[in-house]
Amino acid sequence: MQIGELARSTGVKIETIRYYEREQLLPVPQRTDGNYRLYSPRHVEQLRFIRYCRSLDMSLEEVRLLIEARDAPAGSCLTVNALLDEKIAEVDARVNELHKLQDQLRQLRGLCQQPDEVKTCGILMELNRSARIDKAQI
Amino acid sequence: MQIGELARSTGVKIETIRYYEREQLLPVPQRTDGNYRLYSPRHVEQLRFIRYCRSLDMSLEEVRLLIEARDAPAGSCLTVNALLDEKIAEVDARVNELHKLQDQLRQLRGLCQQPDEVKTCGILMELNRSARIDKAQI
DNA sequence: TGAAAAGCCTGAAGTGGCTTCAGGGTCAAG
DNA sequence: CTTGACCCTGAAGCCACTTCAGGCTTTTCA
Repeated sequence: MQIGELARSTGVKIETIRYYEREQLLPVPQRTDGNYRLYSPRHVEQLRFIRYCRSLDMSLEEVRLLIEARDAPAGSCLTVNALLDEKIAEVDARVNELHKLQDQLRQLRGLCQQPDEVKTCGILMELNRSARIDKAQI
Repeated sequence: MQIGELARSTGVKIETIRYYEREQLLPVPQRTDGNYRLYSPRHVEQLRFIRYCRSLDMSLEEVRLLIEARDAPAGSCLTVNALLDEKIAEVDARVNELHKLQDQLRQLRGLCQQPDEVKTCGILMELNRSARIDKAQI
């Protein structure tokens, strides 16, 4: 299987696949006589594994750890547990932040319902006011 | 006011201030004979404005737009409204994504309550399974 | 047979929003 | 006169890719 087919069958861009190889997340593939990469079903699985982890918001470094743990013949999965717990905490924190942000943005948007002139626009007035009293620091 | 004092009084790192100047978000300051930057209260305000916008998750490009709109003598604030509406939609979408992610992560985490061996670890088994059936694509 | 088109290759640079680093110059206090 | 705090510049590093420039290989079709 050439790189184009791998890309089509996984929905991952060709350049990204080559990038993962450079980053040692995908094993080095065989080559044809014309120097084209040749992939096996094992590569397909590994690539899907990487993309699934990425869809769970893991960094490539974390994916590397998971691959290592997965390939360890009889290691403990403490690492995996810790990684997931950390990730869950991160996501929870980010959601809380974004909820606050939603409130702030909606409140701000409420200050200018009809397109007015800049000099009387409630949004810009509030942006300036907030900046002056340094709301962001609280 | 020198750059150190500006940094202290706004909580923005010196390097970041210089970066904003390079990016033309802060007006070029005066210089002393010894080539030190000299800031005015106007710079303090502008810097706080930038940071407040950044705390609302705006990109520097968006901040640039807001500064332009703010400084336009009598422009309409349609741009500002559109920008905020877009931002609100973005944040809403991101929150929804993260909620789904929370579910997935918690479910995954539930698969391995006590530190077991990798070869029987429910988490790794599920990561592999999900990758195989390509859950991420749905 | 020959040329175009599709597919692949490499290495380098660009993205955003900074941070870090190397190697200096300036200025006030002791 | 030297120490230390403060400042300067330009370049490189971070992450996870993406884009670009320039060229090779293979297939297709006239």
